[in-house]
Amino acid sequence: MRIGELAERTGTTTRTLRYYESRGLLSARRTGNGYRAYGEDDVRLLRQIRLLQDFGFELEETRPFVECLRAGHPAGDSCPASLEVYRAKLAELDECIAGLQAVREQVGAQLARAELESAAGEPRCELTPDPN
Amino acid sequence: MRIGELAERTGTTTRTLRYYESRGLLSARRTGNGYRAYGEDDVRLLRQIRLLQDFGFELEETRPFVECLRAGHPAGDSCPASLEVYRAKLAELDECIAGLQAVREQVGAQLARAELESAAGEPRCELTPDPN
DNA sequence: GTAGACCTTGACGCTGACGTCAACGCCAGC
DNA sequence: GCTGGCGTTGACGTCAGCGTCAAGGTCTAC
Repeated sequence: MRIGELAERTGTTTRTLRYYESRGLLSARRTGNGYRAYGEDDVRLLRQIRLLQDFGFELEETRPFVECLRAGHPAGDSCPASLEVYRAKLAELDECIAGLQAVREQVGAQLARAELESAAGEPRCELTPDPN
Repeated sequence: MRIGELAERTGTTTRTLRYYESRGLLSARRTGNGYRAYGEDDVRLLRQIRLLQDFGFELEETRPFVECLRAGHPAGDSCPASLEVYRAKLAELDECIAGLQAVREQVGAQLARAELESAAGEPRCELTPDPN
């Protein structure tokens, strides 16, 4: 199949496919007129890439999965290198989540404090009953 | 004080300060020779910006805090607009954390499955005792 | 034979928050 | 007067993952 069909079947764009090729993640035979030609393997390969991309993996991180598939393994994560990427990503996610939760607490504390100060400060600027 | 001293006192760089000025977050008087001149107010203003930046706020999101301080309020979050930014950021953080946790679970599941398949598949490629 | 849908390469644009460099002016100390 | 350290503006570079054009070639259907 040609690049347009592959793009459509994998829910991406021709630009993206050419970009992947420029990054060495995808390769294509060429027909007589210079058009790129793809097969079903490429569909599987792209579905693997897109799945990982949806998880937030960087393109470079998908490379072991791609190479694993190209080596003829049944799944992109049949190789130890892919499992390592999984584990590294889990650690990264945990770190990221923990960082965000810490920030969330700090921002929440700032908001609570500011709301308190606002509630205490505003009445002085308005016509509120004098405690006397 | 001049730009170098302000940068040093706020733990940033002159480039950053000029960038903030280009974004309208910072303003400076000019001395006779064209040098920027800053006061203590600018130090406070920058500390406010840097605090929010450390929390992961975008520069634009610090603008209400900056304007609040410039309006003469004691704190950058003394104004309702700033509190709104806090609340929006909390919602954004919650959404982001939830998304990351969902991804974490999916990646974890992929890893578990791949490890199982790997444990089941590998022995077939090696010299394992035949069940017969 | 020509319109239109596909394909090719190459190159610039985008986002954010600056880093880095160029080419120059100002000012203090020796 | 000259070296060194500050300051100035302007412009391009960085990171990722493409989007979007430009200028053309190819193939199909009418």
